[in-house]
Amino acid sequence: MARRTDDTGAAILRAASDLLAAEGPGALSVRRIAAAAGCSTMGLYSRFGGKDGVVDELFAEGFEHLCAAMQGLPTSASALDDFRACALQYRRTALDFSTHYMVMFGGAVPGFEPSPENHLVAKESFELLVARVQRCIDDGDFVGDPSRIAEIVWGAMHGMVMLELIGIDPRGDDPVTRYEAMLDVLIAGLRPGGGAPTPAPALTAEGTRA
Amino acid sequence: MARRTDDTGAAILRAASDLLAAEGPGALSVRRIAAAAGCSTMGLYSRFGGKDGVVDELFAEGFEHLCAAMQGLPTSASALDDFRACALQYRRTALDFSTHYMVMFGGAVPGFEPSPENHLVAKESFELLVARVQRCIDDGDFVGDPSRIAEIVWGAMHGMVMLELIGIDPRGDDPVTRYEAMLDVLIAGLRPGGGAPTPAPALTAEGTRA
DNA sequence: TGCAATCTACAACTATGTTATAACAGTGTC
DNA sequence: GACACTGTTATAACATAGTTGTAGATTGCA
Repeated sequence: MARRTDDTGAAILRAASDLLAAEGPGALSVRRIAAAAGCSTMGLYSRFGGKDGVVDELFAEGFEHLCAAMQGLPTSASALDDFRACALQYRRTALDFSTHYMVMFGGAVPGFEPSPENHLVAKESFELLVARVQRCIDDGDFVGDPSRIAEIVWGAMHGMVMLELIGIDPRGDDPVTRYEAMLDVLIAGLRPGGGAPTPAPALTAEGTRA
Repeated sequence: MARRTDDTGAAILRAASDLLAAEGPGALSVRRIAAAAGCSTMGLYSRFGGKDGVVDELFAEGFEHLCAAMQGLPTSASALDDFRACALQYRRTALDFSTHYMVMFGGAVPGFEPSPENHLVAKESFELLVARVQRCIDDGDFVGDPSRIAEIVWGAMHGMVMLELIGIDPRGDDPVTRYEAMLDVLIAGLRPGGGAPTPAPALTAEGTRA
């Protein structure tokens, strides 16, 4: 999380993270962060170049939470069980750090664009998902290209989490049930037998299904 | 789109919509909207109560675009083809009105919360999707509860569109291919034969081995 | 016409991100 | 030790944001 910075820099990041978690993205103002960190606003500019620099660190912090949560899961004998647990953990973590998540994906900070460096951090967490998918393919649970499948799963998980965070719930029932139902559909659709050969033309063209 | 308002009110909404489409949510300031509409900032407050009131109208406008696009599709003999076309049209419209879409779902306007009235507008467009799903169920393409399936499909579509709008693309290939691959997986997973029994989250790892 | 309500424009208020400006602390060189 | 250089700090200022007063103009109605 904390890149190489001094104590004040660490205090700024901690203050920003606390503010974000406690009061949401709206509380993330340069003055409030500086006041909470016990320094002047300039301390923020000299170290992080401005508000976006701090937000960029929070962006990375959020992905590190996501990675840690998914990596912290135990590995069982069933790749599919582990995949399911991973997907559920994704939702759990996104909700536990919902304010971070909204900064990462929800555009909660108006002009913010993640730095290329932290774009790589995001890709890292994606690779964790790819690895879980690969295990399912190896075990014969899924068929298709792992990164393509991971993309689809990620998109579906993300969409479901976003709908939940925004508060869109046409049926008004348990979000966990809804989320697990989605996982059921995905898993069923990715199965070798009844599943689609993912996109037949595209994937075979790339030679992904060996 | 325009609720019952006078000419100035209509000019304000048009100016706001144009600003949003042309320069994004960042350009949506009370002063700029008022200037573009040729009135004072107070004209905005007296009619819409503030910036959020105008944004609320843009929110509804976006959903009306979405509804119109999905309703404008022809009905063919195949419910599944129509469902697919509807899903593709969802993506197409979200991208065509990407700035509106980011206001609707992306939290592009910091403090904005849609009014309860416009929450219903959102639900209306959801019902369109439910109807398409219902046809697929009637034709035997899908099995499960229509609104639950529609929720899942909506979440997946939304997530995929958001990833595309944000610019997340780990594989770096064609977004349409990716989107269609996701549809393939969903459709396969919803099929009566290999699909999951959506309403009950009963399907676990035991039954998935093909 | 007279009255009350509403709308309008202008300015002011608070808060935002950012940028000068000037004082201070450290670092190396002569 | 004196000097220039570099970076940090705090204060203040700037531009812009949403919103709110205030007083004049307009409108609707009796």
